[in-house]
Amino acid sequence: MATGWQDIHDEALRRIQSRDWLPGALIPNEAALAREFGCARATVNRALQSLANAGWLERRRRAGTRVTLSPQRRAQLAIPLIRQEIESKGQIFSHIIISRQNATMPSPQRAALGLQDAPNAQHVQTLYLADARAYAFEDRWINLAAVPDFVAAPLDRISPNEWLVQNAPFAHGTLDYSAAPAGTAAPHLNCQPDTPLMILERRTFGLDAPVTHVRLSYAPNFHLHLKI
Amino acid sequence: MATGWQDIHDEALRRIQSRDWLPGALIPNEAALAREFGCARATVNRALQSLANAGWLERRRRAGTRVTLSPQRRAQLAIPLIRQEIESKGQIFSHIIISRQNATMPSPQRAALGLQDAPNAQHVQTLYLADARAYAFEDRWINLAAVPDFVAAPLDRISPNEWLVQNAPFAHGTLDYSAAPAGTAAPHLNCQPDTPLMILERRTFGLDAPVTHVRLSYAPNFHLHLKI
DNA sequence: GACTCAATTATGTCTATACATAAACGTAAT
DNA sequence: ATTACGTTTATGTATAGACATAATTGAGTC
Repeated sequence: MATGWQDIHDEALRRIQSRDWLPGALIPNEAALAREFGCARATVNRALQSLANAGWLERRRRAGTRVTLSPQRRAQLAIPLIRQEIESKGQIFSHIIISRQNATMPSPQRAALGLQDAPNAQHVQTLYLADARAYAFEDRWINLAAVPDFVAAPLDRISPNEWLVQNAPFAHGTLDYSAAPAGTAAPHLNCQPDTPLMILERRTFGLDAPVTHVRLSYAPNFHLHLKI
Repeated sequence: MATGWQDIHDEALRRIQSRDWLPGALIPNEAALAREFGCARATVNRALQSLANAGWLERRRRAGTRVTLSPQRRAQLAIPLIRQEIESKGQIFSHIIISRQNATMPSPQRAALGLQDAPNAQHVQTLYLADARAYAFEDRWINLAAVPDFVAAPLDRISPNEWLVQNAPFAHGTLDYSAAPAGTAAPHLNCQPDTPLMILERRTFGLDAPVTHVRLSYAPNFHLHLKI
């Protein structure tokens, strides 16, 4: 009998998906499964933890393990590093800096980053290209108090996005996808101001301080694709 | 010394985020870390596996463990069970069936589900409401060959989405978010036909056969919010 | 019936040990 | 050089045993 934890994982998943184990129902405990599969309890534990982690099972001490009632499946969304997004499609990535200047950060961005005062900031507008065709337009504010070196970043050679990924350690952030008219991004993306575009707003925070606020307007027909 | 695997996980993550361990660099091997933390290798293994799983580390046999070069962070997106989406905001969920009829599935949906022939299908249009305000408009095709019982589903009491979640075991599917004009969904969502909306297209497959194709048009100002 | 508290139990985790396996390394043969 | 092959090494995984911890159960009490 093949009794790697993966095999137990797969068999348990099969029982869940085939409704052998019904949603909400208790499944046999670890000791029983270990007996059934002829392996140690730790091996069963590993398999079930993995399934719980993926959202198929809910486990509580003493109460046992049950199949998740509404299997609110989770999709993993890889955070778009635009270069990879483009190159993974076999296209050539490039970028153009539209504008770059120091300025005080405007209120909306300050609020989004939770900044009380108006720190020195740099405002960069970038156009990302896939095979020389407009892919996305980026409007970015960088908090220079968090990454002072950014003023010296050679943005002609490396995109703001990549420079920050490589040089600014970061802990967490938020993403916000929405739909909106192209507006001022229209001329850069070769569309009409009222063309619906997918918008990504991203806030990034370092270990201590807010780092950057980005509004990314994707070219028309962009799709955010996920598998579950 | 507190040496649960979580503690080791946290300390390792701290070293990554603080650039104590630089991107791309090798980190000490499990035996060395076990010595440092005064615990068994298995405990270190658990911590590092967890970090690798989350995308912070890359591990290869014999080659050791290194910090991911471009920490392509992953966000976990909970698949929208609309009821939960609405109720989690403290609003009251309800739905209205706009239309429901048997028909042969049209080509675009057939193609999306990879169906060769045109099986019997049911077409359901549903409006989802949050506190009696339009939240999303759903246009759904169900492959009756996969879930024949659907014809008897009491959709006045339970939404198509929920009925399928509860009654159709499913294995996998795809999600596609995009931006598009409201079009024919406009009157249901109280907006203009050219208002930009967030569109979710979902394909769901059972263990054997394709189950359903859904096009969901969210009301204006919908945001898909993720944390990383 | 309502409440308290101890016994029970399923999962959570750690340990020491062992062996499996992939991949890098070094050496020897071509 | 290049190739082939055995050695070394770091991770992957299994095991038995032990104790920790949360939570339900149930017995005893008011």
